[in-house]
Amino acid sequence: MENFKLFLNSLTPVSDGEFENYSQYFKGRSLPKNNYFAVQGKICHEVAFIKKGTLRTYYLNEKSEEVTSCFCTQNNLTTSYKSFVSQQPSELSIQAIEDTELLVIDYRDLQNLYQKSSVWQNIGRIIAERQYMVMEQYASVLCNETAKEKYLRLLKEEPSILNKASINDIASYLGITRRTLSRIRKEITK
Amino acid sequence: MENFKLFLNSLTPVSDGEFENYSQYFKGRSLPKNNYFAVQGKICHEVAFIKKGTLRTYYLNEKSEEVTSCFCTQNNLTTSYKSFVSQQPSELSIQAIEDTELLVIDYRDLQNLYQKSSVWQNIGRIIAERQYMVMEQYASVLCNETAKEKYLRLLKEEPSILNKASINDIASYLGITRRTLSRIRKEITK
DNA sequence: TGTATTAAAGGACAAATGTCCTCGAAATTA
DNA sequence: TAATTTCGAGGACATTTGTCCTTTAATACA
Repeated sequence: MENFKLFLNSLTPVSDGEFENYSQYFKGRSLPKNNYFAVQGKICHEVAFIKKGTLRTYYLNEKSEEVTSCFCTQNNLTTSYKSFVSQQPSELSIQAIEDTELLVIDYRDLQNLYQKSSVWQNIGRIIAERQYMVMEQYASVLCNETAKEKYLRLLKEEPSILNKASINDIASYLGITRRTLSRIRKEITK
Repeated sequence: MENFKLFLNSLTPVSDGEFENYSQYFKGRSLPKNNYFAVQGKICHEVAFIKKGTLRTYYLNEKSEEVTSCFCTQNNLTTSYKSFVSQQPSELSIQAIEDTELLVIDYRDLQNLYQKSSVWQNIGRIIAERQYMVMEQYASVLCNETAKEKYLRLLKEEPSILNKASINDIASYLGITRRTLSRIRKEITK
């Protein structure tokens, strides 16, 4: 729980008392490699804090190819955000790409938390704001950088992903084809 | 004010009383064409509801070219979100591309509102959630659609932009060059 | 262990997009 | 009004990226 507390405190001050009172809403869960946290077509009822492990978020495009939109790692949150917030069927699937340990809260409990505690209400808003900023950054990168620049950025900013995810998934995450990624990797190693 | 009330109610129910109590925090402002609502390098202290008009959000890339990241239109909000939320200097500039009428609230007043009213706290979270979903959609489009598909989408979903913005701005908004946009436009008219 | 399946690299060619440039029309300004 | 500037269209060519395919190695499995 300690890392979760640190995570929350990095968003807004949370007193020990406030944390003790409400952290019980979050339940531990193990998610072995290749298991799913969320499935396309089903409503995503939960948000998870990742104690350990890595998850991949993807959807199927019109050609039924998996497009990876996100890798979520230790000490971060994951959920099919849109589905969770709107309680509509998810367009995304979220799958563990290594053995993963989560702290999970469901929608109803979270709404309860929001009701009971303005600190949590505040946390909810700040998280939404952060999610937005991350996505804005992602969009800007996709829009303005070349394939090579995007790969170099990944290499620099999220190197741990490179050992854990397949070439296929990394390519679709960068919005390029496997062939292009292969070319870039060759060019870089020389 | 009527449209603003409708806008808020589309997010979450806001009683007439709640609206009367707090809508005074929002001040009217005219922004003639080409004037700025936010300027790169300066902290953006305000959020605006657009009663009338259109604004363009852009930043300068490493080649000092203007990259348009957003067009905001009537009955929507605009702000340099990241700057506003974090109260740090803005990477974005926001400029009116036609004569515009705004309802504006500043950062301190909004924090006040959040303190005073859980309805507004709720609105703040929901807006952040919405912003996120819009940005996610934008990122997905940039990542997966070809230049032509993106242009056709703009034509369908935001046709009013086409009369108001320059070819240059539209191209950078779509993440393509002027040349490519010119080719697409030619191909479509035939 | 041997067979089948999957994953990654890369060749050959095609398509999409970018770069640099010129031209003419429209808008601006002196 | 004439000169200047800005804007959009589009030619010529280069570069990037994608598509399709083959090969090889790694992995799964029966």
